[in-house]
Amino acid sequence: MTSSSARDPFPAAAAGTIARSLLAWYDRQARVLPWRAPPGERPQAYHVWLSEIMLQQTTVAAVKPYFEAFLDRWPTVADLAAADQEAVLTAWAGLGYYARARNLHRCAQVISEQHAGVFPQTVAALRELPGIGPYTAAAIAAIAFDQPEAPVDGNIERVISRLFAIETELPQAKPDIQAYMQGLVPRERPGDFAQAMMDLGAGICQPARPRCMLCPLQESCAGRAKGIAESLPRKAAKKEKPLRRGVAFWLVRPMDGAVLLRRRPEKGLLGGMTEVPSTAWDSELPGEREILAQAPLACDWQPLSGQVSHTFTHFRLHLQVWAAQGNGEVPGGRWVPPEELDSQALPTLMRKVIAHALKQGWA
DNA sequence: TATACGTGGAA
DNA sequence: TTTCCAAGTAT
Repeated sequence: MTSSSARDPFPAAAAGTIARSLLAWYDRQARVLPWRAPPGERPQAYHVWLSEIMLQQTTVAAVKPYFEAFLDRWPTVADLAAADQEAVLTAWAGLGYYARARNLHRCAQVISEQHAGVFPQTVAALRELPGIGPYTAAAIAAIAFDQPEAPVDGNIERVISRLFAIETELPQAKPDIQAYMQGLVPRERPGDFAQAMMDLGAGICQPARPRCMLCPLQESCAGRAKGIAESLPRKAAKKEKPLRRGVAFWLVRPMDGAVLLRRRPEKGLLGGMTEVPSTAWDSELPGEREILAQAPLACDWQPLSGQVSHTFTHFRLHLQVWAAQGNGEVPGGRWVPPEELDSQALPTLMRKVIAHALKQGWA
């Protein structure tokens, strides 16, 4: 069980020491990120919100170019609200977790239509908005509005687990971690404190080989004192990913080289994104007769060599690609000229399929 | 509480 | 190659 029984009173003086040490370290770092204001200043809520949505389960390096592109194209939340969903999904393509993009767009519309274009400032009101959960609501309230809220992301889970030597497994430990974090939030600069905790987790208190010798909190860290810091936080082992298989249909129109694409259903995997038509993805590849029955048009289909491999969060996928030339009306299908492929809402998997077909001469 | 939901980089 | 996992949310 836990070494420190989980909600025991935490001395305010120790909390103050930790916050001061961390903020002093944060000020020395002067880490520059496109969505971050100088220490002590408040960034625009729109920038904070947009960055926090993009950063959910996504690395800073991956987010940067997307954040810049979104701000260039939609400088205000009103601009984003007025955009077509298709344009937002296209701009988001490649970032993953596409429900974020759909919720982002809906959230912009709610803010424009129901909040006069102004972000609400309380956690409770933020929490009502699509795509904003407990972490993001607290992060926006703290960072954009300097409220004494305690966002807890994966970084902060790790820092707090180690700082207080919490040995309870995640996610059971979440309430304790939240309580400890809240107990550390200073009255002054709560937004910088939250960002400093995340920076500490990302740069010093890393998952593997934490750089404790560089840590501004090393003297306060119970995990380090007990020699168990690197093993925290404890987590249950992950389940293995099953393999699914399917066939994608690469159909080229002879007259102009256009390719048949379609839109995926609004909800679920890759919801609302554009795709190359395919069979269902199942544990076993369908037989040839079944494959031909699921093809969008009756043509002279031929299987291409090799396959496209892709790994999603909860399964792996092997996709064969079958190609043909043909033309015709396909319900739900759209013929897209090759030069317009780049400007489609194509997720990474589908870009792999396209590259696989083009590589074998199917341009 | 458990599961669905992407992607790419690091070890 | 495989595993881990990164500023989580919705259901």
